[in-house]
Amino acid sequence: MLQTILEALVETRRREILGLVKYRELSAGEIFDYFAPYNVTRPAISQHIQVLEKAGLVSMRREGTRRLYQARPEGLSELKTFLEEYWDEGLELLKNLAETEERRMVSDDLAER
Amino acid sequence: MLQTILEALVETRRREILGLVKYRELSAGEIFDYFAPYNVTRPAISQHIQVLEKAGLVSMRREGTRRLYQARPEGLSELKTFLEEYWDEGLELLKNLAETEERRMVSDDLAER
DNA sequence: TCTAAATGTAACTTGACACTTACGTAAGTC
DNA sequence: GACTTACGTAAGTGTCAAGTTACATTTAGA
Repeated sequence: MLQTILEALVETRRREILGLVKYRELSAGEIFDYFAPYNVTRPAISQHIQVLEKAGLVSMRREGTRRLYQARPEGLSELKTFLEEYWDEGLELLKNLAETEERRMVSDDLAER
Repeated sequence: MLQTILEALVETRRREILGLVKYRELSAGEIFDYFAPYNVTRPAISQHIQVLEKAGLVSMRREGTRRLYQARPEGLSELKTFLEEYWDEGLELLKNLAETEERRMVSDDLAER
């Protein structure tokens, strides 16, 4: 769901987590270690990870007592679709409008003579 | 700012507003008229529009007492950059991983003989 | 099987934000 | 200049989510 994806991404800390597990698998503990200096507790990080997982933005596999997480780019596909709908179509539209406007101004010029 | 953009987009109603002014300019009042059946007040809509404007997602021009709004696709460029960083690079990475994995499995097969 | 390690879950507190009502403001109209 | 139209802004309120502390769960090892 696009809504779920956006809710997951709107939190800076969750985007940071996503950045950490983008290129490599990391355990929950390793992710926490990264944020420990920032004065945040382990449960807070754990809860952030759950949000990312439920949004389909990270995958998880167990290895012994550890849980290894990694980014799941496909999870962003809905956001990508949404964005393209505005970016590609939107820019195209603006371009056409600008051209139409230009033609109109040129014909105004001609009409003046 | 990416943060501001995401905060603007995370609200369903704001995405709906963005959808309304994607292809055509609409006045604040016209936007409100669209949502009136949904039992929401005019100030609420007005505040949503301000959030969108501050995030650079809509542009505004005055025409008499009216204010006309329109979607501004370029406002999404930071989000687009963020997304591509995960989508394109991320998928590329996964593909490479999968191929590496495949080679490993093949060599395992060979080793079995 | 007792213990330790790694992690998730529950319950609660607090701060932010999306509403509401009430009011302010600027541009047209008589 | 008073009135109306079309808005934005201020102040207050309720809800929800992000954080905390405390507890539960699962796996590995002596």
